Amino acid sequence: MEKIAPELLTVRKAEEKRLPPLPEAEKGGVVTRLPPEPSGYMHIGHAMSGLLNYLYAEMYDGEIWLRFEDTDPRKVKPEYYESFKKGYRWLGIEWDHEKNNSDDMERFYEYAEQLIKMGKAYVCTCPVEEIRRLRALGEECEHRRLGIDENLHLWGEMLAGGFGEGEAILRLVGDIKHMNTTLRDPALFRIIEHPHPMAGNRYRVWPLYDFAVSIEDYLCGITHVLRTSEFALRDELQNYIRSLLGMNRNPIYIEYSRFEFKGTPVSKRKLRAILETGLAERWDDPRFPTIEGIKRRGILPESIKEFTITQTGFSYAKREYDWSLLFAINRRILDPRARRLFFTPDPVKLIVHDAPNLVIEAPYHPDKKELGSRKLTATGEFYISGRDAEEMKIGEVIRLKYLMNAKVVEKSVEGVVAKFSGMEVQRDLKIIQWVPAEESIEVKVLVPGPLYLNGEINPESLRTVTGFGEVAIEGVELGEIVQFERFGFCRRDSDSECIFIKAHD
RNA sequence: GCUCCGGUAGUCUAGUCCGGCAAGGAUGUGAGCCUCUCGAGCUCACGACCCGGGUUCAAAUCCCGGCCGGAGCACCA
Repeated sequence: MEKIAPELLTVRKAEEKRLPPLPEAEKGGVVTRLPPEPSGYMHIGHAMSGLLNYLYAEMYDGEIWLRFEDTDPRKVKPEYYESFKKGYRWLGIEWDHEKNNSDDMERFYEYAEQLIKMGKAYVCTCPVEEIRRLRALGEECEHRRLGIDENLHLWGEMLAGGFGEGEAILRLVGDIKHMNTTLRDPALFRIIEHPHPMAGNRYRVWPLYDFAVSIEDYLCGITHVLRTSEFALRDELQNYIRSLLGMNRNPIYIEYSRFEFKGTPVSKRKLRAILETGLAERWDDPRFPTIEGIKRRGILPESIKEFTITQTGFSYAKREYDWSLLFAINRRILDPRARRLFFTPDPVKLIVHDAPNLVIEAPYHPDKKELGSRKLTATGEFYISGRDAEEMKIGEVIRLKYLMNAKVVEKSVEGVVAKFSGMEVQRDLKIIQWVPAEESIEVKVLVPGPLYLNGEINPESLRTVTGFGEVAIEGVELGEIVQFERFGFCRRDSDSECIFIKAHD
């Protein structure tokens, strides 16, 4: 088959699942957006959602915006803006336009004034608790009846600094008894006295999410919004705000439940809890779902993309992906690219008597010759993995890969002693990896596991495996992913030392 | 508590709107082939429509009830 019609084999893969068509979408008429809040590091959930928006824009020859939802000056930080930009770029997402919601403050103020003049917004000076209580009850407060002129005046006061933080907000005249509680006169603007990383100290009255988003989605001409379902209830509010402002075009909303992975919470709170216990030190820890974390671990952006396309759906049901689903894709993509190297974890000495001194040339990949080869010298003293040593039986003949056969004659705490037993490759011999004793280097591999097990923090989420490796390992570049044979795919994580992180088997 | 929304193999997903498949795919697990890796590839096998009623010749699909799960109920996004 491979020889007669190799194209058939590849065709089958190309037929894999594709993204379903977008409702009401036309070629060239689709505009989507990446709407990160720069209040934390980008993680895999953002990546998958971003990919969906990007892939659809691409599928329909449309456009995509990168728009930072940065209207809470107290939460946003410059490093987080960067985290998202870097993350999107890493994924291969190219955006056509970029802006920050905080760029449009003057415009937000204009629309606010417009609403006030229409009698559709009012300044409320009730204490927060009172507002909450009344909203829950579905009852209006006295401020709702203020006249337009009075509201205009109070709004001016808000902008001018006549009110302190928490003393006044601008509210929408919604429907105080609406079943969808987001419509019960939601706050549109609040006062925050805190410098903004992008806008500095210029503003103290900041719009809230729904107001900013409704306007920005219109201004950007967004046609389709793909987002997680916690926003589902806001569609109605956002459409309503636009209708009041004469913006008669709403995006199509497609919502789905969060993308979660087993044992790996995405929430800042839970991740920070792990950092606080000291179990992890940085946000780019390879056990973390942050983009920097999974990148360090050796997950390729192509894998995340393929995973998003093939394993995902627009389901509202709670889901928890098993990491093995992603790993399988990553492994398949890595397999033809990764160099094979010998690494012997928990090493044990192996002495082979009567072994000839040899220099052999071993290919870096069984099929891909273009990946080259390296030379290994053998004298008769080796290190092999502790596990292989343990499994050996006296009298058994084993094959040192690419080298020779050896018959086990003795096992002790010192190691294994064997006798040279021929050069030919024989079927049915156990093949093991080895490292020349005189030419071995120390290798350390960090093996990430689940952060949480059965809802509890897993104290052993990161194991360290040490052993000896062949000298060629020193030549592995920082960031390169190789396969330590019969151990797994590992990414070099340190330039100066041979420290690796295991991605998966 | 209130309001929405969901439940297809261990996991993810297609099918549900417009009833009629042996309920498809992926991953996982087991077996075999291939291979100088326990990787990749190939073959086979295992495994699911939450429960109970109803409508119908026929229900994963439509209706009702229950159970379980998720989201929202901010001067966060």
